[in-house]
Amino acid sequence: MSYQSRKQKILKIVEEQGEADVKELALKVETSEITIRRDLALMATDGLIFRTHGGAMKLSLANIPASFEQKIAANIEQKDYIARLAAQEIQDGDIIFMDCGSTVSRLCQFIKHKRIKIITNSLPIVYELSNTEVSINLIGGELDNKRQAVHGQIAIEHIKRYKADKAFLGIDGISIENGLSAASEKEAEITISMAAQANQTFLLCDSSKLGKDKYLKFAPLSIVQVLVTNEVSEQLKPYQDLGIRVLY
Amino acid sequence: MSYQSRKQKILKIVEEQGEADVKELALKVETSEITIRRDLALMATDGLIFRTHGGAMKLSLANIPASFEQKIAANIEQKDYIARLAAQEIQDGDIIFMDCGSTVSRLCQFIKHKRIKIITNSLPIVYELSNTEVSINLIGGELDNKRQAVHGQIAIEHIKRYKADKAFLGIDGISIENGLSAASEKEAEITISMAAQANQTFLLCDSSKLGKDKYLKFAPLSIVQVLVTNEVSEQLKPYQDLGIRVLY
DNA sequence: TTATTTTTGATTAATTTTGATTACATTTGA
DNA sequence: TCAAATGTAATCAAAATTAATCAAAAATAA
Repeated sequence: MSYQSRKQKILKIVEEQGEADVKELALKVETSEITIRRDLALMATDGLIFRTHGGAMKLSLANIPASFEQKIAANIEQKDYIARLAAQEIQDGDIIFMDCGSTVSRLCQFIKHKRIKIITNSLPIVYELSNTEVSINLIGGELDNKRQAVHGQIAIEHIKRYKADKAFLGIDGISIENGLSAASEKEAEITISMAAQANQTFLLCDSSKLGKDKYLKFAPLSIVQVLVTNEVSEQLKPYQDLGIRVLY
Repeated sequence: MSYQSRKQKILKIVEEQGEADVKELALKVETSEITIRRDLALMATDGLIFRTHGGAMKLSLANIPASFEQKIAANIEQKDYIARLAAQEIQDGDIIFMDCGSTVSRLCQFIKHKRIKIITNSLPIVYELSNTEVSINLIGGELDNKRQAVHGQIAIEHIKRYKADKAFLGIDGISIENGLSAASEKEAEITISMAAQANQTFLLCDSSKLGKDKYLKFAPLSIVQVLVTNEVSEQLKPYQDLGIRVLY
């Protein structure tokens, strides 16, 4: 039997049952386990199924909570390192903006006991900080389920009504040549608005994003005063030469 | 069984019950407690659940202060009865306001699958309805920790920008003589604004509040079109005589 | 046909997952 | 507050799964 026809059978079984393990598939498709494994590996790289340890799952099932799963898990130590550095810059009495970046949300754990006011569009941050010392101003507007954050015109107008001491913002890409870039227009708008309304803008940016450009180039480096990152590197020199304070 | 499928099961149990302990999960998922612990740890860092000592909680419930929880828990059957009646008045395509009343929040369970837009100042409602069919517009402003809701001038202005088909509002007291009354000025403002911007105002009001006056008398009965309650009573007659539709 | 490539399956080594045990931490209740 | 009870983290060994390697079988091409 060819790979193509096995693929059909496997796909059918996985779609119907939601999940299946290698043994079971080997039996039903009448081939060896090793062949099933090879098939599953191919199908997974083609994005047809989600490969689990011991079998496979229907994509939709495996990713159900992806919408509200925060992409926090990746590089957690780096993010915490950056967040800790940034937290040291926050003093009691500060009014700060925080956007919905995953690194930014790691800040919460370090600022729970500070007497500050936070203006944010991120629901996870609100969860994390409600019933703490921190006072929260929630940015209103349309809720984006995938990002668990508020975006859009109304949100922008909300931000423009406030002036803050500091803004702590995430970014998808940053480079000397092209400045700041983002994967989504919505997030870019929020970033620009918050930066414009803050006296000091902190960019929280792990080393994987340095020198990278993303889909939308949306702002010059000049809107940033402080770059917080996790790597001592020659790469940082040009940012310092531009007058940006770099923390690492 | 793979982590992914256990994750699904655990998530389902925790979402349904609000919380679950390790023993219980181990039994239901048919694995050892230590495996459940490991799963819970992963799920917690992914932001899927809130890890407690001994088990896990639904994220949304984790941070809600006890006072609010108690309010929700009180007279739950009556509130659900009223909420079910009110839900029948909501059609696909509706744009509705919901305030932060405890009876109003019971509406969520009945409207998850409706294709509607909800404008609300209540965080528990947002938690409950995020990742459902419902589209959410969050009212911005200062977060009141005790009520888990947004209030104040900015919130009022946010409300005034929208026009909705229906408003579903809670109330602390209502009487023929004095109209609507509330225990707090902040909530009264929100009630008035939402009622003013909606074509039809539904008051969700269990029988314990009928004929009672509270601290602040803030609006006449004329802002209400429909009164939803749980008791057939002679008390309701005068409201009907005033042209208010009464559901029970 | 014969040579060559591709696919498959068996074997073994490496990895991942799991559960048991112990020591440590937290909560509970006197 | 302290001590018992309960829950957790850490460590390790066993079990299950997978990756890697290679040879046999099947398909393809010359």
